[in-house]
Amino acid sequence: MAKSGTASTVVTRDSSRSAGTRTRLIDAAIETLKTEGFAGSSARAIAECASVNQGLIFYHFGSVANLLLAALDTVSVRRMEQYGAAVEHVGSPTELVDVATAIFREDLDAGYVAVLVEMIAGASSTPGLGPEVSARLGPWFAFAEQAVTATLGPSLESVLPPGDLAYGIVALYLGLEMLTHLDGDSGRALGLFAHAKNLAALLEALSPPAAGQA
Amino acid sequence: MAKSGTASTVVTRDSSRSAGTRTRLIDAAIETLKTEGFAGSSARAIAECASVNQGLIFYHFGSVANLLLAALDTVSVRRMEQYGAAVEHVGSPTELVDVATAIFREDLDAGYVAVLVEMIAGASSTPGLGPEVSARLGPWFAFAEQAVTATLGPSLESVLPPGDLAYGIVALYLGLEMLTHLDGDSGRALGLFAHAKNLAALLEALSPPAAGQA
DNA sequence: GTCTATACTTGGATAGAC
DNA sequence: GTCTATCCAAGTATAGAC
Repeated sequence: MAKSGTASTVVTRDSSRSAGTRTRLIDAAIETLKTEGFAGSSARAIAECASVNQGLIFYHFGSVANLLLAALDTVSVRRMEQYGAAVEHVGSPTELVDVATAIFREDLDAGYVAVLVEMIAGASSTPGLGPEVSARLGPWFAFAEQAVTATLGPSLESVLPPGDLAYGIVALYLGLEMLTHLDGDSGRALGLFAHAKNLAALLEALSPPAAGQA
Repeated sequence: MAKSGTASTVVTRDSSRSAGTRTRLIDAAIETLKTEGFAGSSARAIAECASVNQGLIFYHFGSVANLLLAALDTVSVRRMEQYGAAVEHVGSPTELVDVATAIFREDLDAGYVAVLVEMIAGASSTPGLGPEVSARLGPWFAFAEQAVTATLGPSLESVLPPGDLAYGIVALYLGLEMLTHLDGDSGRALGLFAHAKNLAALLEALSPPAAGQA
């Protein structure tokens, strides 16, 4: 079923000619957004990174902006899968901070949030891009809110609604990525996560395991 | 002393011909960064916004990047003056949050933080720009740290060093600006400030005016 | 359906007229 | 000190070969 003929080597790459061209371009777009930023992610730069002809971008995606959005989609999907799996086994605030820290490191290494940041910042320059990017941000908010709600419970809902807190967390996450990326020093941000864990521990110690929780 | 001849109207604009061309360009660069983003801030776009010839950018600043940095300098100086004045009369955490809220609104309207964000995000695309932008970020950290130290005192220094907290605050500020700017809704961010004030009030109520304070 | 070659536009930067 | 004209590189996009 896979491929007729001399198929014997890796099938994961691309089927015969170029079924993988789209994928290659998307991966290249992610890479370019990370390393060159939005302004540096031209059709030529992305195509060179993907080692394909520049014109293929317009054949496959119609415009550079569309390719960039496809790249953002891919990143979002990948991350949400990962996030969801990581948060499933979280019960306490300290555990949540631990997971958040691990995820932040991954995001930093892989440059996933960098892609998000560049797309948000770059949206100003391309008419119509803003709403598209905005729409793709939804899952990030939803995820953050879900994680917060699941961990903190309805205890502090009155003083800080989960939705608002989630908004702030996403904002902080984006900001930390920007600053970290700017001068290549992840120490400051990671230090902040460490302190957050201490505060979470404090919170746990103060608040009784009270309500309906087992 | 001001101007020889028929000087009678506004002198603030420019002296005679164009002593203000530099200034006009800088203001236009700020405007363009705000509305078109880094990627949209080309020499031609800026020059058109300033209503001057495009070549003048290279005469006065040598390159577009240099003009953009000059714009960032101007914004930083303007804001630090304002910030410093605003924080002088602040004693309590709730007051600090009030001042921060007011400043955030101003920054949003004027687009000052947008300039910062665009320059940080755009730095990836231009070799050598990163360190320059990074250097210009120093005052913002210093200011945030000073504000935090002055208000919160050495009480929670052990659990959250002011430097780290300041780093996080700047990051949050940048992130909130990005999100707000993206979908033009400042409500979410301002709501967060409102909650921050409640938390600050809570903090004041809990912690005794204790130590050496009058 | 996939890719290459090419047309056309915009951007950065400079030389020289005023 | 300012402006015009211009060069060249880089960008987007398409027409047409395979």
